[in-house]
Amino acid sequence: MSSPRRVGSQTSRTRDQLLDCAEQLMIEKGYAHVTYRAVAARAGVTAGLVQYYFPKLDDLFIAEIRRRSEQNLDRLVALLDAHADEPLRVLWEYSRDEATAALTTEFIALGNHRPSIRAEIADVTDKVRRVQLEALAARYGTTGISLGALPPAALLFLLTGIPKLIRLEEGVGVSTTHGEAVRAFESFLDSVEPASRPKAKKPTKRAPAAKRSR
Amino acid sequence: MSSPRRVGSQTSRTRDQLLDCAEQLMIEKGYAHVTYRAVAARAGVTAGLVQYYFPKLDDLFIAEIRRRSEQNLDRLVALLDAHADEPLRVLWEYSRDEATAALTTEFIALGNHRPSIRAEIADVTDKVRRVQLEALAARYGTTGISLGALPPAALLFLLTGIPKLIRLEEGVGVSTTHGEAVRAFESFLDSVEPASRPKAKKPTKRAPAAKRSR
DNA sequence: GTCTATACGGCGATAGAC
DNA sequence: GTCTATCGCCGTATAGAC
Repeated sequence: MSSPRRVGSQTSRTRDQLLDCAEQLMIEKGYAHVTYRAVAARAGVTAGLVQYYFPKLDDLFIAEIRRRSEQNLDRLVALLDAHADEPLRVLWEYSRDEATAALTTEFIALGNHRPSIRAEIADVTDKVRRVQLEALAARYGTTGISLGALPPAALLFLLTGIPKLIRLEEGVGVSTTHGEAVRAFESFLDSVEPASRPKAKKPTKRAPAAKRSR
Repeated sequence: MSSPRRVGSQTSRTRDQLLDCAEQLMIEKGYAHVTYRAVAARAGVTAGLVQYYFPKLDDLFIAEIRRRSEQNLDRLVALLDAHADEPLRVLWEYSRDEATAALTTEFIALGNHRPSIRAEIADVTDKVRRVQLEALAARYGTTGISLGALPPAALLFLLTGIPKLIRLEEGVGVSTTHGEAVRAFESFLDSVEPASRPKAKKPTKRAPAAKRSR
């Protein structure tokens, strides 16, 4: 047996710092600018070392996705727990939170033609959706109850999808009709879950808004 | 004055063929695989010639976007004209047509951090949306009439956005809740615009479904 | 106006030295 | 555990042939 390629340990502090740098680069300049050399330069190490921890560039991206999505899932579960009486509002606000939206878009684009990354995204997307559906079912049951005759799955799709769409369009510089769409949906929310608390509270300090390379 | 770089004419037949090859490559393997050398190989010419017509790679992508979106806009206008009594159904079916969806996703990802391409996408997106809004206003007026109390802009956003979302998720291999969402929305459509003709007719033969590089 | 040949530096990836 | 050398691709630029 020829020994396979050597790889740095997953618990290395260096490894975690490299992931931080990669994430920053990705937010600021897009995944195309996340290169071994660029990450290394930002972290103050050699490119070879980055490759030691992430033999393929995809390994880096996958590690990034996994780390991020675990944080996000934890946060979502905590929010749904804390406001179990108004899951719709929680999901809506959670989806509108822009902190991780820029990264998500980046990852989707990245996964579009890269099987290993696509699989990772599909995995976390499904996991999140299951949690969301459970929260809806716990509060409103599994049938299409009030909710404008919408079955829970369809409602969930709107609730989390519309903010995603808006971000996507904002990303290319389009904003037509966004305001109307948001207002319409929020007034529907108001009718189903009369606002007790206006916003899902922020769990922690987030990174400043991503600067785009315009 | 040093003469600027020379560029091939916009009416060249060769140029059009190069665009065809680039589009095929993009659908089959993603924009990352659209390279001067790859396009040239498919077209049976040298890489230098591709560069002669498209000095920067972005020039190629922009030309591709422009050509495609003009075709699509023409098609949309024709459909709306032919079925002026049921614009909702036309927009829904048009948005669900997958022929150009793979390309659209690709372009959005591409434009995410490339200003010139982003500008091009924003331009055509706005243009299309204006046409769509006009069609809605012509049939239903500009106020939020019936339509589930949704203002036209919000309705339009759902109508064209949901199919886009579904494609996006399909692209990464997620399909949970898609069926329910489509069914729910179509039954709403049925209630507003009782189906006379079930589908927006196809304008012409389309390319076979894109093979994904799984 | 069309097209070819050639060169440059940056990239992902690999094998292997320290 | 860390880093270097090397390979074959890439975008881009330029000079010049038909």
